[in-house]
Amino acid sequence: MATVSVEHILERLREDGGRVTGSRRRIVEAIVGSDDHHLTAASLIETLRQDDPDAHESTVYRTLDRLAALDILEPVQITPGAVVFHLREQRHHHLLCDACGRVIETDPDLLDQVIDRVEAEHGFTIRAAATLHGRCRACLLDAAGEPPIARHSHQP
Amino acid sequence: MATVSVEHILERLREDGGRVTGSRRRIVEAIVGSDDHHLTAASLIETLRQDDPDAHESTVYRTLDRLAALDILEPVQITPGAVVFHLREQRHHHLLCDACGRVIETDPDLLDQVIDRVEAEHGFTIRAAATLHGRCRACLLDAAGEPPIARHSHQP
DNA sequence: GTGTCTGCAAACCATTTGCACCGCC
DNA sequence: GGCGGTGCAAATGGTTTGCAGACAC
Repeated sequence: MATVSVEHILERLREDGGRVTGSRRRIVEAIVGSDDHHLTAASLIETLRQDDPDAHESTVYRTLDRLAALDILEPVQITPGAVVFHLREQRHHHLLCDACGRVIETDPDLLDQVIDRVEAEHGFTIRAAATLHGRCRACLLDAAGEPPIARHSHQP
Repeated sequence: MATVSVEHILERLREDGGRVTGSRRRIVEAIVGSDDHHLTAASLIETLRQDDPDAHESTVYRTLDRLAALDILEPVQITPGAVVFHLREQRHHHLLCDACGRVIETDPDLLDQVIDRVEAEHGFTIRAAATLHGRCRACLLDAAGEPPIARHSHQP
């Protein structure tokens, strides 16, 4: 899974004039080591605090910003109130069910034709994962009986 | 432009057991009458206050939620810190430049093939407009000289 | 009349910032 | 040793909520 190593990322940081501190190493390790592709700042902070109760939110946010600026991470606003970060290498798109909040990952190539078309028609380069909103099968079936669609109900 | 009329929307509200109040009428009128397809709660409140200085934020949020629940409006999280609402009838997709914040509207049919594929492969029904993140031409050209990509710089 | 809305103010929550100290390079 | 990073606490900003009074139906 880890096509990028912790050391590789830290090296990129250093090349950019950044320092490799203990906190940053721990943060990068937590990101690379996580089996969850959808890391939020909050979940990352929680993970870090298991090892190091002093892990600090502002440090995490600043490091995430830095890694995003280096194009190592990609911040994606999936749901309101929680920016999610990916490693850029783990590219895929998201199907977000607006009824239940479930996120389904898709093939990275899902949008290839769209990417080409948008480049040709608008000179726009799609670089980040997309989030496509809609309804998952389960919620569509549910909705058959209950007209008003529940919001933020059964999480996966 | 207005494929939905104010009265039609208010009627839907009433059918749903809602009351048609002065505030709600003013809010719906502002939405339908706006030539901007990308209404934020904040911009809407500002517009409303030109006529009615007492227009209240919580009322606007509650009404927007109500209209979204009725599938009249579609909330889209475009940039962090600003949910944008569309009338569902004005369907199109968004190309959002993460460097300058510009939003480009695309053909509604841009994702038709993707929609079919996702339906077939994942049983997922895309219902809402998509926002595709990347870089507009101008920012790509800019970036040629300046490696670190500016964040939230020149708004359109 | 009664169940919904509104206005208000206070709460919320993710994120950001200013500042003094600390530590990597 | 100097610049960049950290910890902390306080501010920010969009959005939500509890409650009492107002109003549509």
